[in-house]
Amino acid sequence: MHQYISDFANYAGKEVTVKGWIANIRKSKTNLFFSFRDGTGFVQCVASLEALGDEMFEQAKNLTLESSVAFTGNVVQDERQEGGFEVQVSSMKIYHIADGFPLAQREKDLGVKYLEDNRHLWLRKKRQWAIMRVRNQIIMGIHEFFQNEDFVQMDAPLLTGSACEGTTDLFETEFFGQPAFLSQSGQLYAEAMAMAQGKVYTFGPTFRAEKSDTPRHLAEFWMIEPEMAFYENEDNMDLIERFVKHVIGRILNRCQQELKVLERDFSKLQMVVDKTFPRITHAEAVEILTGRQEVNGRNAIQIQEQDLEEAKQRIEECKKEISERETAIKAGMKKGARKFNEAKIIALRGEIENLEHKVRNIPQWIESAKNFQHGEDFGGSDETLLTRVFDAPVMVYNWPAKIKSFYMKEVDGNPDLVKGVDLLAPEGFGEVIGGSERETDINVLIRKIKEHELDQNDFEWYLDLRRYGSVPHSGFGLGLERLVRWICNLKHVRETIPLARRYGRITP
RNA sequence: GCCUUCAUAGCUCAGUUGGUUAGAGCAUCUGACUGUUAAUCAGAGGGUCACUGGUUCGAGCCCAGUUGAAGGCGCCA
Repeated sequence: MHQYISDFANYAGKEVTVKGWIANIRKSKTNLFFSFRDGTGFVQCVASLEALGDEMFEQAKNLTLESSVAFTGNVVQDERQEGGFEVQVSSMKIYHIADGFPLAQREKDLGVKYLEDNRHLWLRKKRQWAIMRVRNQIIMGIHEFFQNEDFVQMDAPLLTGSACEGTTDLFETEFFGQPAFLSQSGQLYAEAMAMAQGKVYTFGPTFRAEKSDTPRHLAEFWMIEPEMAFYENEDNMDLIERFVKHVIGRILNRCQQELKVLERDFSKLQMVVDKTFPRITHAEAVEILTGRQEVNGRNAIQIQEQDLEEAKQRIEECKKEISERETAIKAGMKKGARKFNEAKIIALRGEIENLEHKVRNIPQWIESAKNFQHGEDFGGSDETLLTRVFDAPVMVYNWPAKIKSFYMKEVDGNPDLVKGVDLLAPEGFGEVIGGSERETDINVLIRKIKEHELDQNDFEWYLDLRRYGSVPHSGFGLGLERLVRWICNLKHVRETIPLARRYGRITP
């Protein structure tokens, strides 16, 4: 039997055997310092000539990056080490010597295309390890919340015979000679189940065939869809707020180490747990977005104008620093210092490139926000601008009916609006939850199905839910990967799922 | 689908108004040194400058097309 790094607190001063892979190596004449990983964590293993003897030390010298090995040795407390321990190796067993691991460099120094091509190996890197562990805890937190609240987990079908919501592009397949589609949502089925169980939630894969190549879109992703009988939209919003706070609270409690690896700002997440989520109508959101209404003295348009100015200034600073360093290099300096300065210059050029993207994009965003009309749907940049004036996630409700799905309940006395609610995450992460109270009136529903040019025959079973004991009910859908991206503060959803399937990417 | 930017060593990138034999860091290999933690030092190998065509005495650099990538928009969760 062997031991795991995560249990080392119980083994201080004792001998253990750990089995895993070499994550990094530093060599000296009489010592080999291995950064070692076993899946549960990372620890430094020190192989000394003194402890191993000539023969085994020679063998240990052959260990390369990502070679697999079992080390036996004492667990020693050492404050200098991450995690507080190191293993002083007394013997070892080599499983396999790896040759030329393709991701030998720091993750930061590798290109995103190259990393994605090597996703099967990229997963071994520390940052990716941390993300997958946070994802796991998010999943557990989601189940924990709903199970504690007496929800029943249900599995909705993945194959459907018709394009349910009628709005999105679906992957088409074949079902015993008939056309079939991969599910884009389990919601309608969840509604049926909610009429049987009261409170239910789905947790399953979802497929969208839109050709959306953006940092927040996947073709195959995991969605959580709770559905509650006798819930109005206000109850729905209360639930969303408690739910998100619960999951993030759990991550703050359980994933300190992982968030540290990811250099995540804890205070931003703590704020989500502590603050009340603002709730604004879509009409108010438009006023804020266009800069006509301010929130706590903050103006959405002005914030962007400031960002633009700051970016421009920073570009000038970077350029100045580059020319200063170049001049200094030309004047002559020691080799070490020259290398250092050259590395700095390359980093500054990278920063300038990112800032120049920003400088090009912000004016377009401002233009789009200023000209925003009531009744429209928000674009990605609009969501970013909107959330910048708040420091907690914001819930936008009462949406224009024409941009939302047919099943959403109309606002009393105003059929142009529906009781939808979107949760927009702060820091520019945008929509992570979309939900609504569902229409209960069969006649309204039939009218809406026609208005959306859907085939009523496909929805007869759904209409039955309104024929037999129709009740007010609500629910929402959460995109798991969008939540992981937000909590981990990632640039792109490709890092939030082990093997991403998105537009232009189906391997590895 | 649209816009912007880009494509140079295994990887990340420099390469000046077009001018001899295209450079650096990391990675790999050799050696030195050191309880190291982005280790350091000395050396070596590694390139059809994305592809096709054009301009020119001369193209990594200019022009056209093709392919691919990054960021943004749209569509959407």
